[in-house]
Amino acid sequence: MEGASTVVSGFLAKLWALVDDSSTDDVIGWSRNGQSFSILDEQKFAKELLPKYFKHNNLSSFVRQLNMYGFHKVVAVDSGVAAPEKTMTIEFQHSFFKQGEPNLLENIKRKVQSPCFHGHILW
Amino acid sequence: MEGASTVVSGFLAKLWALVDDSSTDDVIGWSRNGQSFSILDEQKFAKELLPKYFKHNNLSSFVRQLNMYGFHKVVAVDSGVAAPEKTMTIEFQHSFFKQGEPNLLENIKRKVQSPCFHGHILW
Amino acid sequence: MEGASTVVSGFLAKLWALVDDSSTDDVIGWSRNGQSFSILDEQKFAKELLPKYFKHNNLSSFVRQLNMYGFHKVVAVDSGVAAPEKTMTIEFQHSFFKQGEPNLLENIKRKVQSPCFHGHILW
DNA sequence: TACGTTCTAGAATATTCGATG
DNA sequence: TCATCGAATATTCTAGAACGT
Repeated sequence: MEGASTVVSGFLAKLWALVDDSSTDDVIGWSRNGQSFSILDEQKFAKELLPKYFKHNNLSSFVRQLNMYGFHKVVAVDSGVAAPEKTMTIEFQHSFFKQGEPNLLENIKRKVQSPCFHGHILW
Repeated sequence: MEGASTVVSGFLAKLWALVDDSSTDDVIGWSRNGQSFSILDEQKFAKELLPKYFKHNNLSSFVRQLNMYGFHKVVAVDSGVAAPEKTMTIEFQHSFFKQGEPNLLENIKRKVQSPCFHGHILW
Repeated sequence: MEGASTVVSGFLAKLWALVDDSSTDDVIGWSRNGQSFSILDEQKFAKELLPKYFKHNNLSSFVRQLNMYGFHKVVAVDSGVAAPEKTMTIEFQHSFFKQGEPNLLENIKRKVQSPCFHGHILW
């Protein structure tokens, strides 16, 4: 029995598996002492890794899901003009997504699509 | 402990890193006992340092941001003598930008884009 | 006499140059008899071509601009079969963006930031 | 209903250029 | 002259909306 299991929704379970799999640490893995995760090779991640877990190979769809679940991008201080040879990494964080603590995952909730009204009248 | 972190906007975090980095003190650094900062080598600053942090290499764009965040230029008292060969240094100051006190940074707010009306009614 | 010149905004001029440059037709170029344009190699386009024209290398920023200028994605009719090795191309279209007619570009207007009020009163 | 994927838009900051006092 | 500001576009991060399962 490993970390994220049955109770967690599909996306979160796959995200955890993706990040926690040490065999793909050159593409995506934990960072900042396990407090966030980083995509190190954006292109390889989108085209090779994503389709193994999801029905697409678009980074934008992956990011849309991250935002739906309350993750936030971590901005790098030294991100100026794209240094030609510098590997631009993408980093995301969620207060309940931490290395070694899959039990926290159940606190992460997907945002609900805002209905027209929450009160008496509902279209 | 790393100075400017999450809550602060991109510009302020980068500005702090730029000024506080002692390895570039010949170009930009703290001045007046840490109450302001000075650009000592304008050319090197604009063309070499700026693009490492921002998506441009123009001093004017950097100054525009400083003004947006409420910084003010410190006018050189400048002995009346016109020293033609004097190294022109540029100095800026903000009451919440002080050496050793990165915690003050969160008090610095970016000016909002001019509101809808400039006349009588103003929201 | 060259295609997109002074009157057109920066993005449109660069977009035209990007699409109309036949030396990069393996990455981006005209399609559908010049009625739209296609990105054939997404990764090469983002990381190699974009930074030569813009201050970034993100496809998402490029797409945001396209939408700001009223371009629409052309959805692939795409035979239902999921061809694993098929080169996914990205296609966009605008009624005033046509091969051989740079004079139409001046009709393309950037969307303005949403005004203060959307209801009854609108200035 | 809830979730997933896609296309487009909102909102805040960033960059540029020119105006203002 | 010069420090600051207004305004337009550009870039980034997140969200809305439509559709499908």
